[in-house]
Amino acid sequence: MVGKVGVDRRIQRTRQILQDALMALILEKGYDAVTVQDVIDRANVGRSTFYSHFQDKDALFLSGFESLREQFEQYLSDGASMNGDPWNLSLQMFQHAQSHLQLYKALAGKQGGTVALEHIHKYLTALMREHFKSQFLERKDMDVPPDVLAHYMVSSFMALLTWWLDHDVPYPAERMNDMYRQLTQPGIIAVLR
Amino acid sequence: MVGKVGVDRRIQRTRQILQDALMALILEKGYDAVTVQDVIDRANVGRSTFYSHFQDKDALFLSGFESLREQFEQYLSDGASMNGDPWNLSLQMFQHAQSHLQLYKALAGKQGGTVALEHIHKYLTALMREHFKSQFLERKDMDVPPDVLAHYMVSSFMALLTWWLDHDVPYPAERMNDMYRQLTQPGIIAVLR
Amino acid sequence: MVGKVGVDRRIQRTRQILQDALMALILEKGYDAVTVQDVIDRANVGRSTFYSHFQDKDALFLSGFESLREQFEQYLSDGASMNGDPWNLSLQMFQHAQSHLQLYKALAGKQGGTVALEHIHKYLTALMREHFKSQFLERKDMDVPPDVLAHYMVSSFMALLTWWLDHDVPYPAERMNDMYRQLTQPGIIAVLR
Amino acid sequence: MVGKVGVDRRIQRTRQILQDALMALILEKGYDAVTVQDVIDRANVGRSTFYSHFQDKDALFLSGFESLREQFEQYLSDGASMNGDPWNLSLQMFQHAQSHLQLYKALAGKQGGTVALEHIHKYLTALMREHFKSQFLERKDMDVPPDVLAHYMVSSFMALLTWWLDHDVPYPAERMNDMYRQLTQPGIIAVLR
DNA sequence: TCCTAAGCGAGACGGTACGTCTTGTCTTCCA
DNA sequence: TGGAAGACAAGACGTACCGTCTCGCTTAGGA
Repeated sequence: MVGKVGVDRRIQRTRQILQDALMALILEKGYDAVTVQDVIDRANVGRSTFYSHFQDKDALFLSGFESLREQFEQYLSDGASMNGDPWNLSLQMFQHAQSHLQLYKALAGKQGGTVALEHIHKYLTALMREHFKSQFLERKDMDVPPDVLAHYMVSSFMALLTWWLDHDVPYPAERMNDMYRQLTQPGIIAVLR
Repeated sequence: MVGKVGVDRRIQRTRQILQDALMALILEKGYDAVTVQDVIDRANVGRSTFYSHFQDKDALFLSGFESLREQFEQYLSDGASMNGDPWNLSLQMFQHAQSHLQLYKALAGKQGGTVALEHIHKYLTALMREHFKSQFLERKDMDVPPDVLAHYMVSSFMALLTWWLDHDVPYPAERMNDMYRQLTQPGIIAVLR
Repeated sequence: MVGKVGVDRRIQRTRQILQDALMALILEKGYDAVTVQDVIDRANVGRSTFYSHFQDKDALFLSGFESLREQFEQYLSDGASMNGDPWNLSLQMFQHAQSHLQLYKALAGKQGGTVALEHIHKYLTALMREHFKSQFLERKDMDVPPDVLAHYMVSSFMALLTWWLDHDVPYPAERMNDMYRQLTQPGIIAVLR
Repeated sequence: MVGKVGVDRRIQRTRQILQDALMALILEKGYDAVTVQDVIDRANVGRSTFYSHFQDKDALFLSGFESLREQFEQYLSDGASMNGDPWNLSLQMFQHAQSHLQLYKALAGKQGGTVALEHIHKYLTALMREHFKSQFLERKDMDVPPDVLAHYMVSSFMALLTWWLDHDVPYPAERMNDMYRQLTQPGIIAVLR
């Protein structure tokens, strides 16, 4: 059973080739326009090989997202703690996006599909609940229900993130995060009294 | 030239039947799962008839959105002026959505496609530019560029709107708009000094 | 309901094109080597069109056989009666094969599949039962059961027919039938006493 | 040099396992429906193992036929001589089939493929030429060419054999051979004058 | 009142992509 | 080092939709 390493390496290599092919094609034509056949041709891979690794195009796409997520969490744990500050988390994400720009553009830019955006949305919402539930998510006396609050914070963040990814503006991550903070922090503070 | 009225009536009737069929099907299965064949069958219409009226499913869908837009603009001009207040506009939209709930759910809810959301986004952004450009969109000295500001305001609004449409919560339109104002107004004021 | 004629003509034309394409390809590569894709390409027809007319390659093939059968039965009823003589029937078939040599080679030659041979076998066996049952197929006192007798006569005939189709020998149909009669008639007479 | 015996044994064992697996599967689903994957799974063998022993499914199948042929020839040489009598040879084969019924059904029954039948046909034709050429195969003055004669005799025989294998009738080998003789001998004698 | 142009239903058609299946080759590991 | 396990490229299969098309029928409206 130890002898599987080499085989596993082959498998991993094929998966990587497929992911790369998809990302490249997304940046060229946009997610929806890419067909499984395109990916297969670009990756020089047999049709059945594709389907033995991934259920469909979405699955391949999301596997790329998972890589991204793992990288990001590694990045997070390496960095400073968040001090319970959501805008610290958003900063990390802006920074991470900046250093993996092509990947982020393919996955979360307007060329990417809805699939990833929804995934990221869910992921961030979960992350927020996890880290800040004690602070406000369980208070019952607010005008704005915690659910709405979380949804708003994540949506606003992603609005700025995707805008940034889709317009080739020279703003650095820190500038983007400052905007995000300026726009959202006052409202959040007001709501939390 | 004059004799076309009866024919036009027939044409309008067919278009309406197709729009209704699509809306009904979207609420049943979600936008993506609906095929042109489904619409044709439901509407009891020939395939070529469909394509003589609309280029594709998206075009039919957007024609439904146009109806909505016209209704909404009628509603707007009937109501009080906005006094240059974005949260007055958002209130009108929440109210309009409330009184056409099924239609809004089909078009902008999670059953609807991305197509409509993007369309609405663009429309609202244009509306904002139109009405409030004098106020701040042309100031050059802000930390947050007007583009980002508009994008943020529309995105936040739509986040609350879609959340409201997709979760069957009993909040009235006014309550939703209060939340929207509470969350966004302080930040906007701060940014505008 | 009269308006279906034009459509039917189109349908018949497409079916004919597909049959012709298959027959040509069989003569080129043999039945088994021909793929549905080959037929589609040769016939300049869409994939779904093929499947809307025929369930699979075998069905298309057998539809060609049905044409042949109809032709043959027309030929039979035009010609002299069989007088209850099986070797008269076999003669007709040798003659019919001779005048439609390419078609017979494609369907029943070694390039053709097993499908047609089995079909023809069954067809001829049924034909025999129909025409000669009174003579001997219901006698119970024979050493050779009627079933075996019919199977033997048809198999022998087809052995000579396929041999003839597969070897480009200059024997005319009448010569082949004489051989068939010489070989089988004495045995049949002996068995029937 | 010395250690090859054990290896050869292993090799033989693998080949046998594969043959058995194929035969069993043919009786279950028919030759055409059996895939290489089926055989591999049934035999608990790796894919490359299969292909290192046999070129393809047909080759494996025919190797089974070769075993049968060797057995039969052993059986032949053990028994009485044929006295130049074809119906003695056919009797031996009917008898041999009777005592290896399952194997014959798998190879030559309707579950078996065309491959075996063609092989057996060729083999028997050759056997006939070998043993009886002096008698008539070289006469030039017959109405029926020797080629056709041989083809007819073998085809008739196989017609009766396969009929017998495919219908579970209680006739013993001798009875089948009597039928074969009754049907064919008179014609043959007549042709040979 | 009849004629004629257009709207329309029905659905055949050429295409494209899908996800499944099988084949024969190639790579890796292990005994 | 040679045989077993199984990953792989290739490509056919049958299905599902798409957007174009051809065909007769119905149904105004103007003559």
